[in-house]
Amino acid sequence: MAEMFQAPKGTRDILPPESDRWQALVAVFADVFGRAGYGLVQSPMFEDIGVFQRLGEGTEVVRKEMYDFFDKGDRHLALRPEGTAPVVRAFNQHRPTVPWKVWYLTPCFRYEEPQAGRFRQHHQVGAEAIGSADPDLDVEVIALQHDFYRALGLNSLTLRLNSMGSPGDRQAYGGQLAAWLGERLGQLDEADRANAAEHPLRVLDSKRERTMAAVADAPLITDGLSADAAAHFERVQAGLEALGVAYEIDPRLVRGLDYYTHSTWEFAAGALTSAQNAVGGGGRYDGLAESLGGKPAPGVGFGAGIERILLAADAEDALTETSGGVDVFVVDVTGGDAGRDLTFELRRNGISADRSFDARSMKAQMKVADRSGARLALLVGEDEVAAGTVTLRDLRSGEGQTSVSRSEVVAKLAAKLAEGGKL
RNA sequence: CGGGCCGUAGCUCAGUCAGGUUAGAGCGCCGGGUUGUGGUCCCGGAGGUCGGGGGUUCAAAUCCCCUCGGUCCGCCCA
Repeated sequence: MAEMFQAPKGTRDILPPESDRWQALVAVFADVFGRAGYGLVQSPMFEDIGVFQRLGEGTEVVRKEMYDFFDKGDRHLALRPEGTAPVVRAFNQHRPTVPWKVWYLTPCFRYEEPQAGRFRQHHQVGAEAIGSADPDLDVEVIALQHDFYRALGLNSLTLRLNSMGSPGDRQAYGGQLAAWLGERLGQLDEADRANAAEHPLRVLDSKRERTMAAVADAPLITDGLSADAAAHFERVQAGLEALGVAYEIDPRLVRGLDYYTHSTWEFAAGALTSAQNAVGGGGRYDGLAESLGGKPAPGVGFGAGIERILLAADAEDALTETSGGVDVFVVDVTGGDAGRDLTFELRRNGISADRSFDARSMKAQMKVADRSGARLALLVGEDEVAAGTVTLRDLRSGEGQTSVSRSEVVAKLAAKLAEGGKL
């Protein structure tokens, strides 16, 4: 036998019935954002690697986790590690009218070691609003993301919010913090010392006890915001409060992407005990369009990981109702003609229907009908063909069968299903 | 990239520590009991290069080495 292949390391197949939950999740997302005026954006799965490199060399995802390759034309490309940069690139390229409000569903690729809730290919839904610096857009995006989780039935989420200030604020604070840390290197956990000069903000977010103690009284970025940045931050908080979105300010919240300015936030699932409990995060990125070669354009958005959301949903026992399966199952023991024709007659009249194949026995076909989850079975045998009828059986109650004229099947079934729908 | 645990039937696992007859169970699947009727029950059946390679041995699922994969932690993130 030939070598059998399996999905590459860190990737997985999503099969029914699990995929039913994906469909349901995406449908909720599309509904929440569609009703808020966000349109779907589909951009390529790969980009010139420069699109991602401009996210900043300090970004771990860019520095060492990129899935890059050269194509036959010697172009250096990379599979998208995150969702925002390609959308901003598309914005620069097409110059749509602003604010440009879009949502997306996309796989993301990162070359790292898989573990709980972490894959080499994972999937994100996300939204971006580009072309306006209005803090009310920060509020809108955060509140919609919050409403999306609520619509899924997730209740254990917490929202951490921070402000990175204006680009100038961030830079000044970074220098100040690096200097502060530099004087206390010996007090930090060894593993955090390397970051003190290059990525001082990361040190603040360390979970190592020694470091946490050492930085307890470190200067906080929120204490040194410029007047404009402070006003922006306050407006965002007021908006969230007005809309009933609970949050907590966390001046130590640092997110992996270096391009954030002003608002940054992260939703974490309290129900998840694993290390990877962030189910979505985002921020404002007022300098990103320009660093990607476009005209300056402020923007704000977030990405949310589908795999993580589903893990959180499992932990909370949410998103359990999915609508797989068909309403009607056709059982034909006359050789298959009736099964073929009747099944398509139903389908073409808007009734979901399936059948069995391989001319199996009635008993076998009934077992398949049962497993299919169909509410009703239509039985066709020699007697029915001779009489020009089909036998209708209710698989839920299992009681009684009725004979229906072949010509009235569609109408009767439609009525029967509508009746059942009320229950 | 550093570390722990685990790979036996489609799935969940026993058997591995103390190597030894045709490698087991439950669930699922297929068939029969009911020559046209599912979900319960009964009977039967199919299905495994014991992740892969190498080594030790008269003999390896079992011991040793390598490798691939899974899983979890650090790190990082969704």
